[in-house]
Amino acid sequence: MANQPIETCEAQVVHKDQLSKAAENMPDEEILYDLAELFKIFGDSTRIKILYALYETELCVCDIAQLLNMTQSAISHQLRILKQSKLVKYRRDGKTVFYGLDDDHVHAIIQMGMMHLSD
Amino acid sequence: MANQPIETCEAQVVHKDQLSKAAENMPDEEILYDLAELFKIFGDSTRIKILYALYETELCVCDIAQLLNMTQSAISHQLRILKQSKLVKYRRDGKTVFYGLDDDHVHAIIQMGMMHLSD
DNA sequence: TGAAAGCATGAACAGTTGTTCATATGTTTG
DNA sequence: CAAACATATGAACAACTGTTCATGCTTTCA
Repeated sequence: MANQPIETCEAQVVHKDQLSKAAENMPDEEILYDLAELFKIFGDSTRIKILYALYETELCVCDIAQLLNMTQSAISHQLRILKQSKLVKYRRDGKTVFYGLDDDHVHAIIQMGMMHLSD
Repeated sequence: MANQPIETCEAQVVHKDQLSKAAENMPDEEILYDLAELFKIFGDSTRIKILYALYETELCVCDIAQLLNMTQSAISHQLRILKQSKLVKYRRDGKTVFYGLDDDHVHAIIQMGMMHLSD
């Protein structure tokens, strides 16, 4: 995963002050990785649709499958990913499992994305 | 790209009121697709790092390459993607090209992601 | 004008990802 | 307990993605 490229514009002109300013502001490698992983979750149509479906109400797996016109298996796989990322929570009621959004950040993040689109 | 799966929990119990509520709230297919595409951009470590590097200051391609310890080519490829998504703007000054964030939404979106991580 | 610096880009390759198919797990009901 | 329903999961396959390598483009300067 981590590799150090050899060729890295060594002899080229660098803008030192701006570079150090940027370097100071950079969070840890690990945090940036986690941040990318988080956005990767939002970066799939199916998962975005699922999150939007759960925007205002709980739904069971089969409901979502019907709404999105997809197989139960595909939805279940994606719900697992959403669950692992703490974007979705679930509640069992007999045979069926109801899913819902886990916190308000999900709303906020999607909202921000929408704002950017409508420029 | 679009395929209609045959098996879609037809005979199963549906929660009609919640389903219709969710259906009403769903934006158009196309918008959801674009939204996913946007988040996909943020869903890569390299691009997140680039965006963060440009968080407070302009930088040229080579500066970024040095800062992230990556090749100029790799950075340039990613900058093209960021450019196409209107997340980054550029300005030519002689031989060098300076890149910077395109709008404030970028800040906001990253901020939201960070908030979610620190739960 | 020719060389060098800075950047962009096309092809190719490895690694990753989402869906499907088959099957397993868990729950209720007769 | 057996059957049916709802969901979860593992393997496999196709499609996509990010980096590398080689090369092209643009600008400056001697």
